[in-house]
Amino acid sequence: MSDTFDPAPFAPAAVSRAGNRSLSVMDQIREAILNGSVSAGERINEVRLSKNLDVSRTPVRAALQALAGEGLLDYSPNRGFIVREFPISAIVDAYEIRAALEGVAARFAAERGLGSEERAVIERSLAAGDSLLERGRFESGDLTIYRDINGDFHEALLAAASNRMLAEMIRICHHVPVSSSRNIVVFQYHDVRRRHDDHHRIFEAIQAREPHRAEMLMREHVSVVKASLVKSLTERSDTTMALRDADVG
Amino acid sequence: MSDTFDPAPFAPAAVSRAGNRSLSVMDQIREAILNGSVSAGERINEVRLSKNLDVSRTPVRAALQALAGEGLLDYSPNRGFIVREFPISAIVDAYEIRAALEGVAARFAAERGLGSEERAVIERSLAAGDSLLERGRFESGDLTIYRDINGDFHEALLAAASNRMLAEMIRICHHVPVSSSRNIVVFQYHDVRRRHDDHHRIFEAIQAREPHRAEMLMREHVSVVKASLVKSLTERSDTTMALRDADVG
DNA sequence: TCAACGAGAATTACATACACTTTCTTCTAT
DNA sequence: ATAGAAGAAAGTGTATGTAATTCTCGTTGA
Repeated sequence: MSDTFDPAPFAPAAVSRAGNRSLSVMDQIREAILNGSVSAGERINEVRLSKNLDVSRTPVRAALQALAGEGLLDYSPNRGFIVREFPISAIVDAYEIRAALEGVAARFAAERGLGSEERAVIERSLAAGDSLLERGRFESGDLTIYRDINGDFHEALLAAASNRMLAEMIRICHHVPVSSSRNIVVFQYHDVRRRHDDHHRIFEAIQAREPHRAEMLMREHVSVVKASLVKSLTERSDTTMALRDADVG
Repeated sequence: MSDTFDPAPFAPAAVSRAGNRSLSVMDQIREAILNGSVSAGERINEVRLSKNLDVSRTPVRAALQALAGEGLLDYSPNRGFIVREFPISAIVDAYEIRAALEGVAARFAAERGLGSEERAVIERSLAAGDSLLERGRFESGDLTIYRDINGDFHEALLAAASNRMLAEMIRICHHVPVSSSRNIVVFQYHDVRRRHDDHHRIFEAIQAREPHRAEMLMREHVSVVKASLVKSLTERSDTTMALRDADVG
């Protein structure tokens, strides 16, 4: 599909992020890319896009440049922007990279120690996970709940690492588009149980100020997602519960 | 200093990179930041900057946005761009991150194997280093020569990893501004000797298809630079030969 | 004394017109 | 027919004017 994606289940400026059209436009374009409304490798036409979004070319160009900075678009002088392609191999690699980076984050956290706020968030996420997993199986919707719990844990830990570059790089890894909806990792109850157990151990390692152990545990923790993805890519067995890989890693 | 840096040892459009003023402007601003012509934390005034560079605000804004994407500037809506600050701790951390990333690159290279072109470059760099180090000491200028040899080795290896995201992240690590000229690492003959020896071992590990070993070796190889930086920050002993850390890591 | 307010200045955000480059089309010569 | 060139069409790059927002600083009132 071309960049004629429908810009309006909402009024043009209704969603606008904090008084800045460029940012709003940026979100819309990103969304369109991640949705697959505009397909990979496709060249983006500024005038058409600006007409669809009902703004001038100026904020559109700004948004495109920002998205290129995020790595979602490629830019060629005098030729404009094209949607970057992410082959399966790149998606798989991203997990390795993320594993290494989150490992470093865990190490930093163990070296620097947790702030009271971060520790509180982590302990809450651990407790929430415990109670969710307590009854030994998943109801519908539980996986979505755990996704948030998981997110809290990883975010708090990343905050504890207190390094912006690291945070940004990990964010980039998270934002790799999953090209096809088939690239999902199947997580069942016992998988999540194991992953939550990992969280406990990582937390313990950080509390005990064991940087190396924390790093290794986290690295393994994330690497497993990659392994699962590779497995599901080769097997392609459709089990009941599925979740986007990035969301539960 | 404000953003009134002198834009012209050259004529305004003389250096322009490939028919695109934005890119040329971008280079100039980046240079000014890395030079320290504009100091960290400083807010950038678009109109003044565009007057100094003798272009309109449009390409200036484009350049600023792109530089924000590179991580050199911070952007706040309706407030513009400010030069991002890189405290010492961030610079030190960048080496840890880079160590982890280059470690992954080495592993990928070992897993995927070297292309004939990459292998040739690496072997050439190893041979060149051997002959340079042969006479057991450094003449003036030798360190500069080795800097290039070192660069070739790391670049070829990164190419062998064949992953763009990884390459970009490592590039970002390299581009962290060294805030002060005092943040340099002292490398003497025997340090370089050891580092070159590392290169040989890493190459062997890759050739032998030993991913894990290649990763560990590379990681240690880069980590040492961080350790040296930390050491030189505490000691501050000025030895004869000095080189920018990033250049010989 | 100091916080809150507000008018004017400064600065960024956006729209639009025009210039330049690329790309597509078509015509010509071989 | 086909390669190549010329011209038209489309698309990106830049300049500039205007709107909207933030900043500055003096004033007011408690």
